[in-house]
Amino acid sequence: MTQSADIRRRLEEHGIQASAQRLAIAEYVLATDQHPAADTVLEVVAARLPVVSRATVYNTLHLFVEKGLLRELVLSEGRVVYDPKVEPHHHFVDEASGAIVDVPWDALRVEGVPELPGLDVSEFQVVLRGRRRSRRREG
Amino acid sequence: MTQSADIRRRLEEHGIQASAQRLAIAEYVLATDQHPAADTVLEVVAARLPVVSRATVYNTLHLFVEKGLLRELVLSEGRVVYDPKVEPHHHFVDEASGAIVDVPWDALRVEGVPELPGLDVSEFQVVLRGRRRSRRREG
DNA sequence: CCGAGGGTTAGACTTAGTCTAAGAACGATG
DNA sequence: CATCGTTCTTAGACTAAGTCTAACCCTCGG
Repeated sequence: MTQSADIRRRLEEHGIQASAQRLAIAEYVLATDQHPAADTVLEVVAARLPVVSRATVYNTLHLFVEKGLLRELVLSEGRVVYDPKVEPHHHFVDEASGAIVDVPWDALRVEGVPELPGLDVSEFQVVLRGRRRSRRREG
Repeated sequence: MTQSADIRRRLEEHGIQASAQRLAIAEYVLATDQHPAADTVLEVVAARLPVVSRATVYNTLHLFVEKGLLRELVLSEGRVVYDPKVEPHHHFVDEASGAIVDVPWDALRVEGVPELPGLDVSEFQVVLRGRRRSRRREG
């Protein structure tokens, strides 16, 4: 379990005191390439760790967000979702499945943001919607 | 009340049968330059019209969205919000107040969308966050 | 060993939204 | 004008996501 030690170090570097629950949550949510909701995190973590309460999952996710380990996304109706990739990037939402796909920052160019009158923009992203082309099924 | 007749016509053009409740809701939500939540719509409309139920407000908003009179936005935590401006544009969220500001489509240029591999993008927008510079208080 | 400060817990609570079953209004038809 | 079927509206029960609270339990320093 060097991975666990790794994660423990990461937490501590971010000023977060480790605990069994926080480690279990971190192991899942910091490593996934999905964009899980709090709900999902609770399910997944509860399966590993004997008992974790809902309050702890919410507390921990908020803590991770506050400490910059995680980013909170609200892309579609009623779904708050967590993204371990904290560096800037864009998001594509598949309308069929609801799946969220990361789009690398450099894949798009956005011009004109600094020129917006009256707005001090601290961050932005492009949110795209559509269908994922199925690339399977034809070699 | 030529405005009311106007709105009635707009509803009918979109295949929506008019009713007192729908007119009252439309009069507010199609004319505002804010981005009200369902909640707010209920409050505002209830103040004018003797009695409107929550179910009707939700039904009507969904109907308007379906018929293309309104667009649903989910920009920040737990807030589904309605925008009568249905043509493409971007959005700025003021972090201090939560206010949503429309950013005209032409104010920004986004390049690279058609080239995204594996994604059929049907729509997109830039979502910006930051502070609104206060332009008042100095003439 | 003790106490203080975090961390965790179950469960009550809140809020946004949906569902349901019943009633009211509408509009075509005789 | 009466009737009937369809559409619209309603109150209130229900659900789902998230927050709050008060008690409990670790752990670490003294």
